[in-house]
Amino acid sequence: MSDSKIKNMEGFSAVSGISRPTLSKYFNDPASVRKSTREKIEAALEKYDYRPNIYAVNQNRRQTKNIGLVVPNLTDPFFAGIARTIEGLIVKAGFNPLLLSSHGGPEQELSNLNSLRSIKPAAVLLAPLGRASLADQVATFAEEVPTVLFDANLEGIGEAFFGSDNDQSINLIVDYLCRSGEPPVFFGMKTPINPNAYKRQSAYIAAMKRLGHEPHLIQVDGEGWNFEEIGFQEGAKLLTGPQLPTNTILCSNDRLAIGMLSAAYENGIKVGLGAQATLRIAGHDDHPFSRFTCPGLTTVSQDYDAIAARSVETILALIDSKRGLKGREEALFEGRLEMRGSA
Amino acid sequence: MSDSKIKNMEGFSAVSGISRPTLSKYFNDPASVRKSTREKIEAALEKYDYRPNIYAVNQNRRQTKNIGLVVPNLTDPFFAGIARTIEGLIVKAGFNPLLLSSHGGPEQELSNLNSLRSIKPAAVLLAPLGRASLADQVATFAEEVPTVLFDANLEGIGEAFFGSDNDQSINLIVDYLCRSGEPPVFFGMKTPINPNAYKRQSAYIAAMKRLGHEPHLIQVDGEGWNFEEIGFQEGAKLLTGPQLPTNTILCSNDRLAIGMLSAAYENGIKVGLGAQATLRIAGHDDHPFSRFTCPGLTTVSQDYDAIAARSVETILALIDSKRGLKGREEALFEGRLEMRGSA
DNA sequence: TCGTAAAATTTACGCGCGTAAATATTTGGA
DNA sequence: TCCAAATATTTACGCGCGTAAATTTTACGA
Repeated sequence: MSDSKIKNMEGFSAVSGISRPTLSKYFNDPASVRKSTREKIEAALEKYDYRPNIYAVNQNRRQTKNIGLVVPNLTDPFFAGIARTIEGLIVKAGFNPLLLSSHGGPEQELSNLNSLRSIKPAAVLLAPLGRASLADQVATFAEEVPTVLFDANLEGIGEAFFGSDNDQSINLIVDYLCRSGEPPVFFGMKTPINPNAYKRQSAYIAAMKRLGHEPHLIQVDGEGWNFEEIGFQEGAKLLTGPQLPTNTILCSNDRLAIGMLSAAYENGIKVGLGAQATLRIAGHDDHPFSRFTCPGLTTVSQDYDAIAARSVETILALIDSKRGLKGREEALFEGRLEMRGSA
Repeated sequence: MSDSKIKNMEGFSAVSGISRPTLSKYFNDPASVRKSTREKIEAALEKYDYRPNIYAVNQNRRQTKNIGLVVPNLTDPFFAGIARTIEGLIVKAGFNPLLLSSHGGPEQELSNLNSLRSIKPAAVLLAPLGRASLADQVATFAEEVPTVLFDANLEGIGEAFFGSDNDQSINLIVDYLCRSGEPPVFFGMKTPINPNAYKRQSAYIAAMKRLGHEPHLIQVDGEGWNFEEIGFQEGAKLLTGPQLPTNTILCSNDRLAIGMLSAAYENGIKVGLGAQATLRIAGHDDHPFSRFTCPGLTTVSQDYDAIAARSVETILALIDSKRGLKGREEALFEGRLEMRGSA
């Protein structure tokens, strides 16, 4: 590679023998130039290291190639995982993902959206905080920038929503728990941030009734995203308190369940399916760590490959079509039962 | 807020009654204009919603306000946590953090650096993959862009390195383990990605010798970042294989330990300090989940607040001074023992 | 009140690239 | 071989802002 520094497209035009407008076309879409010129350009790119100045590019393009990706909390491996999957899909589509985490705070969520606004993204994929989200302002944003929601829905906001079918997944695990032992109580937070938690609670009640059992809700206090801690603290209270109507607890999500498993262990309560076990605990989400809890956590996995794929697909269609979809799209994907040792 | 859309600084100059060059000064540094004009500008900003086009700004500025932040794997909550801390510090300093994850792959690491290059960052904070990093190319990058390494060192690359004092922290936990029970064997990977793993191994050997014990290394196969899985698989082999010389295992990091705890549980081996326990397991790093394992994982926490603070401090100094530091800076921070139930 | 330093305004240019229009060249099939 | 369609080149302008130089206005102390 020659080391003569090329500072702009004009310079690269000189050394490559291709006119600047043609180069501009090439960089916008390599397929838009004739094969022979494309090869000439690529040969020159091998020889001279040049890349268009992205600031100049984006200043002039009607539409940037940026796609914003906002998740509620990157510290949660669940979101880290889905973010990674989505990033990969965005890159594969020739766009540039910009990953931001709201760190559990609605102000940060808005600040993320505002940062994105000044980056003029072609579109945004948003997994909102949920109940805590400042819905009005998120809605305003979504009217200006094509936005697709995933994981958690904000009613009517954005062009589409893709998430999990909580009815199906909760049915699945309630069925399993009832079939294999005592019907479960449902352990969740009193005022959960995540709208999925509400849906799961309702789904639990419906599933129990369908099976002819009395639903039993345990709703604990606690704010924030420290779910393991909440599961631990409140789980300890629960397990050392008055006798439950059953030996089976279905937690609203895996992180609560992980905390509760820890509480059970601390209190000498054996969890699992064996003869000596006196408690069964199940979760929801198939958190990356659920395979390694003691015992392994029985849970239901979300089909987040499908959620990711569909979200990106839709956002790309949205970008292509320039104008919004006809009506707000919504799709829920089914979960799969992950049977492990805890229930 | 009036809704007359202002599309550029000239328009905002018109409605605010402040000349464009003065506005430009203000946006670069609000303190650089007289208080009275600053107030006029800010009053106008309240009224008319205008923000400079960041692409135009960055095209013309000698130096952008971007600071790149590259971590090896965001799926690991440890890195997600430190990334979050560093992001906060960067924002507080008036810069714009760009977070990228290498997803455990050296190609991705380079591709991240290349993405950053075209963003013309003022500086980059890099937690390299370690052994897997393509050192030559990372070095080339670091010569072009002011770079500070943290967490894992690449000898001689970048302007500075900040990490943990593995000698101190391993000493701390080996001391503790020997003091409170049988001396530990060291469980790690044969060819670890992370250079810290090598340092910890050496530190373990030195600590054991210092205390007059025979070091005993267990080095297992395994590639990639699936540490829990490796800890689980290899832990199972270890625990069901020939008798160990001791009942105490010190793992190279918490994620291995978490996997091993799971393997112990599966095999009916009781871990902990109690009378019925036959195995002690300790880790290193104080992973966010280590509090919730069963039993809680005894480990040593890294002072990553200090590492983050010092890294950002240095990168800001580097940006200020324009030219590099006098000599490569290095500092190691001490760990703290976290005693829990597992050892 | 005046004088001077500090700050704001006016004017003007350049950054690197997108893009449009007119023109020239190449391509591939009849 | 020729011709129309496809593609490339030439020329030129604009994007929104940084920044420099010359000039005018403002602030503030003696």
